[in-house]
Amino acid sequence: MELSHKVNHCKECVYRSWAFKNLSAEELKKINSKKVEKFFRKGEKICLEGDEISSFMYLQNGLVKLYKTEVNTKEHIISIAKPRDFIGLLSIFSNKNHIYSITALEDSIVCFVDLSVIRDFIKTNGIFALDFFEKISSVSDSVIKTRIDINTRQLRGRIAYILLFFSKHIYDSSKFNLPISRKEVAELIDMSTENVIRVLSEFRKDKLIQIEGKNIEIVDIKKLERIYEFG
Amino acid sequence: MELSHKVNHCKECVYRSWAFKNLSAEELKKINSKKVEKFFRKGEKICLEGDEISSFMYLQNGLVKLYKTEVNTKEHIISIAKPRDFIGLLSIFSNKNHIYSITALEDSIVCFVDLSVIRDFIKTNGIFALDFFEKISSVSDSVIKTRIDINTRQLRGRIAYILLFFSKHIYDSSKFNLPISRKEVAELIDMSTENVIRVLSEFRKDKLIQIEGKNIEIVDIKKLERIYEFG
DNA sequence: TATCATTAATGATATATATCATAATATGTA
DNA sequence: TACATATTATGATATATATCATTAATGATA
Repeated sequence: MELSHKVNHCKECVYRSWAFKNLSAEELKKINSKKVEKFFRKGEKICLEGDEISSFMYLQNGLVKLYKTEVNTKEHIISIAKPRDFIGLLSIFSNKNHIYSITALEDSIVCFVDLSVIRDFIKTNGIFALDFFEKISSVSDSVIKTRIDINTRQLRGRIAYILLFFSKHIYDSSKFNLPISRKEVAELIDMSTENVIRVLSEFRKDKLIQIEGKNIEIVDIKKLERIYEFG
Repeated sequence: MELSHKVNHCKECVYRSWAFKNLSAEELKKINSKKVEKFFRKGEKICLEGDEISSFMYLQNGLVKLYKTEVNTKEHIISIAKPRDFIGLLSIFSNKNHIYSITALEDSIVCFVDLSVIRDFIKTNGIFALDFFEKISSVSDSVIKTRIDINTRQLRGRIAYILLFFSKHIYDSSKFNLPISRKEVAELIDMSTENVIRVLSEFRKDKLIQIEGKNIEIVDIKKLERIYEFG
């Protein structure tokens, strides 16, 4: 599967109607000329904290993590983005440089659209501007909501949240392959790796989930939701 | 000081150049006709979770808190907004109803601009759209950054953060009147009220700060910054 | 002013979570 | 394949934080 840097036409992209629905044929043509579609293997870095922001990044396929490296080289994951998400968050409007790093958790395809083109469209196409703001806003809003969801809960509630998150929001299935390690789960919910593993084992013993390595199946979703709600 | 519902002209507002600099005289006139400037006493509610979003809210003067009420009536503070902040965050583009409540921490003046006017300007004035988005983005971005700052630290680091936050970002002085109760500090940093009080006492004993009720003076900012950095 | 309610303060204790240690398992790689 | 490395797993212990209890101080109000 050699997709690196292959450029597809937005006009034919299945997601066009979602991300760029209010653009004319002319404008789509312009995007195509200022766009790169890059393929990233699982584990590959898409951008680094400090890099200059030059493109608007849109996840077409796959799964990525946004994270920050702390002073002690520890990593803190801010969010997991799924297809159709704008993965640069709002920094692209308020910063010159990326304040987060992004890495592919699964093989992913990212569209890089020259930021100047987006700015141009915002200036010249009001309908697009409004639509675009709505979409990008909801992504940022959900990051804030998620952080609150996680931080107002304790360990068991946080693990329940993560399981429900991947099951409902990412894979839409009670059975899924956890795309991140236990250590990364810990980095996402501000807990120690050992405790993440411990609680997962607890949930297994309590027959809420089945675990086989990274393969997880939610068996008792009602109980899991109760733990998420009330701890 | 009876300022309730008094409408001033944006044209003459000291903050115009910051918030609405790229609007024509014509457009400013339009804003004035679709705007209410409301005065809120300390403690008064500005909007409630669930309320329909009909205006874009801009804090002209004072200090407010954005918070969410949890299932158990416990409140969780998301952020403290200061003059010039857009206090509705991005929800205004991605939600029909407020997902947070807002209350005045000090006597405050809030400008309510009809959301339809803002939408109109975004559609028709591209320069305004871009400028507006930069500003609103940076407010949302800083909320995300703050949540991470707080949650990756433990108790002492979080209290240090709060003290530095009010000193540097809100009052620009080493001496200030803490505008929120210890309980509210706890709600802001996800800690128990008792521990907030305890750590403040510790800091006092260690001669990092002086406390007299709500009056706080940072005496040893270097040490406080070290605690913020390394715990 | 007296009364009540809220906030602040501190100690004792319980609980949650992190850290340390060790082992088993899985994964990448020469 | 075999080795090195990272991940998963579990127990024991240390530490951080919450909860409970009590008192003092402050603020609001009739």
